[in-house]
Order: sequence, then C-alpha cells, then structure tokens
Amino acid sequence: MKILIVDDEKDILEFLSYNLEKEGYQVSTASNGILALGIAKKIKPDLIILDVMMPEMDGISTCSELRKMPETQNSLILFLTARSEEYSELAGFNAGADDYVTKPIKPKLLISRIKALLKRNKNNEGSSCIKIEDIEIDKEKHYLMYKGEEIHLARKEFNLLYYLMTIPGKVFTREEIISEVWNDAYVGDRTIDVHVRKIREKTGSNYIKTIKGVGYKFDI
Amino acid sequence: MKILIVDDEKDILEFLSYNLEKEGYQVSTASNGILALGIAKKIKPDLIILDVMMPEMDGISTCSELRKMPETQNSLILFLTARSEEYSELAGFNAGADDYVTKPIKPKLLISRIKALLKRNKNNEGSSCIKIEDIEIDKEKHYLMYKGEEIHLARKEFNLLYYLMTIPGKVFTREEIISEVWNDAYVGDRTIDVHVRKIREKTGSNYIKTIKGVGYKFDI
DNA sequence: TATATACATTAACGAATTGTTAAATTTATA
DNA sequence: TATAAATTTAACAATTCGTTAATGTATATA
Repeated sequence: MKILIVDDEKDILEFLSYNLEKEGYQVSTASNGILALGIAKKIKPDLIILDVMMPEMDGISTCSELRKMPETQNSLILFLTARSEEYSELAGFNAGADDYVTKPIKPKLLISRIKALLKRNKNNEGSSCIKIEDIEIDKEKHYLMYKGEEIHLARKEFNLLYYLMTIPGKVFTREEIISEVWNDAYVGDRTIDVHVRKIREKTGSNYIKTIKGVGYKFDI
Repeated sequence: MKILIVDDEKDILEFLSYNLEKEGYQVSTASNGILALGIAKKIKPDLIILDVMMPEMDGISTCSELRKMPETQNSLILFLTARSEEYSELAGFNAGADDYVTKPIKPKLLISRIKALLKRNKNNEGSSCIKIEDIEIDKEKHYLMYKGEEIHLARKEFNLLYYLMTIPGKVFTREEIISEVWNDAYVGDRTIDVHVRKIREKTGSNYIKTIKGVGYKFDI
C-alpha cells in the first residue's frame, strides 16, 4: 500500500513517515501541493494524506486537482486539519476527500482511520477490467473492445458505460449515475440521455437498456 | 431511511431531529442507551447516532450491545463525541462504530457525513431477488422472468407485483398497496385493478389472486 | 332469483419520461 | 492561439405510462 503525505512542516512529514512505515506502508512525501501533484502522478498512491493549511496551494485545491487526474481519481484522500480550521471539513468533503483527522495527530488513531479507509476501499476495488461476452472494457487503460474492434469513447461516455457495467443487469437511477459519473455536479437529465445515445451510436449496440421511470442498465 | 438518535440532552435530540427530518429522514429518539436498545430492536434503523457520554450506559457500551443484536448488526453507527473526550474515538471504532462527529455539531457537516455513510452502505446491501417456482423477480435489475422468458413490466406494474411477492400468500389490502406502491398518492381503486389486470395479461399467469372484499395476494 | 356489491375489462386521454438533433459552451491539443 | 473534440443545454418529437370513466361480469346474500 502506497501512501503519499503532503505537508509543509518537515517535522510532521518525518513523524508520520516513521509511524506509517512501521506499519508496513510504502511512504512518499511532498512538502507542497504542486510537488504532490507530480509525485502522485508518478507513483499513483493508494492513499494521500493532505494538510489543509499549506502555502502556495492549500490542501483543498490540491485535492480538487488530484481528483481531476486519472492517476489519482480513485485514490483515497485524507485531510489533516487543525482544530481551529474546522470550517474546512465541509469544504474538504466537497472537494472529494474521503476522511479527515484533526491535529494534533495521534498515531494510533490515524492508523486506525487509515486502516478503516483502505479496508473500506478494498471492497469496492477489484479489477478495473470487465469482460462480458463480446465486450471488454478496461478502466485503467481507457480501452473498449467490442466485437473484436477497439472503439473510442470520450471520457464521460466511457465512465458512464464502465459504471453501468460494474454491475451488469442492475438498474442505475439517474441520481446514482450523476452521483458517480458526474460527481454530483448539477447537470440536466438530458445530458445523460445524450451520452447514452452516443454510446449506443458509437458501439452500434443496444446493451444499454432504458427502464422508463427507473433508469438505465447494462444488459446483454 | 430511518435514523435513531440517542442522547441524554433533550436540546440535542430536538436540534438533530429537526435538521434530519428536514432532509427527509424518518427520525426516532431515545434519551439513554437502555431505551435505545429496545427502540432499535423494533424499528431497525438504518443509522444510529450515539452520544458517547451518557449516564447509565455510555455510547460505547450501547454500541457493543447493538452490534450483538441481529436487528442492528448491520445498522450504521455514528458517534457524537465532545472535543475533550478524544480518547473515545479509538474505543468507538473498536466497538464497531462506522464514523464519528465531534461536538459542537454542525448540521451541514453532520448531514454530509450521514449521506456519505448511507451511500457507502447502500452498495453493500443484499440482493433484492425473489424466486418462487417458475417466477423470478429482481427489483434491483427491474427484471422479471416467467417460465424461462423475460417479461417487461412498467414501473408501477413491476413494483406492485414485487410488493405482493415480498410475502407470498399474504393478502395485501388496497390501502396497503396504495401506501407502498403509490406512496399514499390519491388514486382510485380501479387503478389497482387495471394494473393487476395488466400484470396478469403480460405474464399470462394467474398468480395474483383476488380475495374479494379484502385485497390481493400473490400465490402459486 | 333478484339485487347489491365488488371486481374486471376496455379504451381514451393526459402526464411523464425519454430520444433526437443542433447549437452553445467548455476543454483539450497541435 | 487556432482547431478539434468533448460536454452540456435547449427545444421539440416520440413514446410509454398511469389514471379514469364507462361498462361488463361475477359473486354473495336476502
């Protein structure tokens, strides 16, 4: 398990590195948000621990940027906040954080939280590649193969199809789809339809079924 | 979504009830741990919010007890802790808590956490599939199989059939059906008949039996 | 058997939902 | 920056769904 710690205080970096390495984690560190983006891109950490209060680029901005990069889109992000900056908790969650811990840091508690987070995540993981009959989709590679030929889907189209395929047959409501594929962004319902249409068009298939009044599902 | 709040301070119970009900949750409250156990057993809440510091039985003991009862084994448990009792965070997680929030409570933050918790949990829920002889219905997939072939039912038809099948043999009154399938909307009695007829027609079966003067039931 | 009551059937219509297209806007890329 | 690609929105068409009303049928009871 790879962890990236981002904090402008060297002491904290050392303190956390020591404690986490002792637990068997593979730790990297960055002293500011800009550096963190570059490192994260390379090492693809499973978990990123971000200090909220940092010069240059604060934790929340860093988090938003991390969420935009495909390499860290699915990484876990844990915030460190000082007691005095509680307001940031909410902002942090909105920026896509998975958890937060308040300073001063208690190693035992932090590790307990980290374990809970990683465990929680492992259940949702699994291979990023799904193959069903003549259709094969790989999230990591952003690769879609249908009837022996590769088809290019735009990012949202791809994510939408991938999401539906994570549980074949299950009907996903528009709410669920917007929550997952659009990260709860405020988009109109037609947007989903249009994307579905494009997928149907590009693949020339009708694997995405409409369940009127309920949602969409992927089904052979 | 049913939430049970347990706190010895009436003010907090009211404050939380108000804020959570506003969000559309179905809220119950208990002023101590002992009461909480009894109520939880009855209503089987999806989420239990527990104050750590309470007289008689503290939150951690209550949590342990809740985890032993089959009715609440899988409920989510969220702790409320005062800043001064941080030690309890760890103990709380060990007792089986799913999250904790520190007092003073900020409604927005709390609700954001609750939503995250419930969402996370929904994914792990069990299948909604019922299979009886040659008929199989899966709510999640909006899928109905009868005598080896898939049959499409419109949303209301599907929900109605599914509802009847949740307890095969039990007669559901029209009142019950309207309450569950129509969410208490004001619709005429004939509406139900028409839907029943369509189900019978589409499936070509007569598994939905009319009990004159009482209601309908699903029965082989 | 007559009759009241509850249920079944049908068709029609309005409401709700989705599909399609094109244009506007945003984002990525050469 | 210019250009293409992707994303989103808006408008409207097409479709399906849900409800009701009218009428027909079965059943229990006096």
